[in-house]
Amino acid sequence: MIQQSAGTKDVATQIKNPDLVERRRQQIVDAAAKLFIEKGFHKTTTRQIAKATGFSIGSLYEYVASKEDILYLVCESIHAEVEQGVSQALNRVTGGKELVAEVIREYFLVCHRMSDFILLVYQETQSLPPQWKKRVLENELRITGLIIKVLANIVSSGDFPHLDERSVELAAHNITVLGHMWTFRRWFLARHYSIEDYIERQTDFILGALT
Amino acid sequence: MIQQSAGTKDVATQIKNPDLVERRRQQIVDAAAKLFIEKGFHKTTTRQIAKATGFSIGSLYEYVASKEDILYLVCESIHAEVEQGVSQALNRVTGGKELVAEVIREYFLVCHRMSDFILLVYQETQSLPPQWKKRVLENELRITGLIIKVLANIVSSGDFPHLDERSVELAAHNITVLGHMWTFRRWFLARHYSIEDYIERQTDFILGALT
DNA sequence: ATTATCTATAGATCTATAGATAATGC
DNA sequence: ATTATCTATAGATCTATAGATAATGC
Repeated sequence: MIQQSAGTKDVATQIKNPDLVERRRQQIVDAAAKLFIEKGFHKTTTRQIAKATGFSIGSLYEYVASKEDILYLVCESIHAEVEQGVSQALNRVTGGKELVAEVIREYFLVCHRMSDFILLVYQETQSLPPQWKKRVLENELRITGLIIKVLANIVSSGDFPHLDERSVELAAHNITVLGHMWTFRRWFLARHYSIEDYIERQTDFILGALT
Repeated sequence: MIQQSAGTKDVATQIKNPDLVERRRQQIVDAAAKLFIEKGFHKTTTRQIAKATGFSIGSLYEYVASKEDILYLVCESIHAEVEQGVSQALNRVTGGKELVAEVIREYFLVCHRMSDFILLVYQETQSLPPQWKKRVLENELRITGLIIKVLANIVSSGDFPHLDERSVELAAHNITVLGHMWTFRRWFLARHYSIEDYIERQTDFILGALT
């Protein structure tokens, strides 16, 4: 269900067959993501990950060099799926006056669908070694970049002519974060708003800000 | 520098003298917060906390029953200080047409000053036992509540008459989170914006949304 | 004979406590 | 004699690897 991505090539393995590495890591990532969401990274043991994957602990360590590697693979795959979801959603956007509203809607629906996974990235990025952490933050930036691009297109086609480059950038960050807000304040928001309410009200808020 | 708060009475101790408990916990919290910010909760050991406090490991456990208790005390004290900062800031707000802008400004400056601490709460709340986690989320809600109250006052005094209760509530959550955004996207934002830029641009954004 | 997988465990922690010692107040 | 603090360590993990076994392909 979750995708592999380019940066995963840099994670060390003892196994020669690249296809096998990809398949096995997929299994590891799926099992580990579930456990990390349930119990957190530090309270999940490598043995539990091995068991949930259907592996011995020894085999697990043929495919990664450390527990942190597994967390990195999980974060990469989550971002790959979010990015893919956002890309597809942005392609689906039809145009016209309500273009920004459609962008917000599609992106927020991705956040809603990936809620637990996005929250996991927020909580555990800090547990990564610096080199992996940097990669994960770059992914985060690339996703916001997609929204920047779409907003910039809309601006250059004549809507919101008063918005300079910096305002577009910050608006995209705000949209990104208000989508994430649905994941990390869900313990409150979901008691008072359906995702549809939330999208509607936040769309009003953001469109108001841009006009 | 960081304050104790009401809920800390529920953390178990072997020590009879309540003043001593408060003083010692203050020391523990200050030392632990620093370590947690540097290395994270799980990578900090109770021995390191004891040492940084100037305690033996045995004495540390006279004042708390578990490592999680220490994290809870740290979160409580951070929220107490944020709440105090926000309250004071909101009292300082003078009124007039630019009232909302002043509220945003004062709150964002608190976020800026407490940046590392607020980020810590975001990252480690999940590591708390359910009972403590619930408390911390209640604190979070109480702080947003302060902003709700101030916005509601402004609305009832005639500005922004079109805003219903729900919109005020969500706007307050958005302001809260956009303040936090400065802490958890700081790795990007601080490279491109000063805190003053950030406040100015986000104020425009939010005021636009409310008008 | 090369590659993948498993079993068994070394080695390194880390939390929390029991029991001993020092300090304080009547 | 009561309260606070310290030393020493029990007991419980947990990550990662070495060496043995099974599976695969020439």
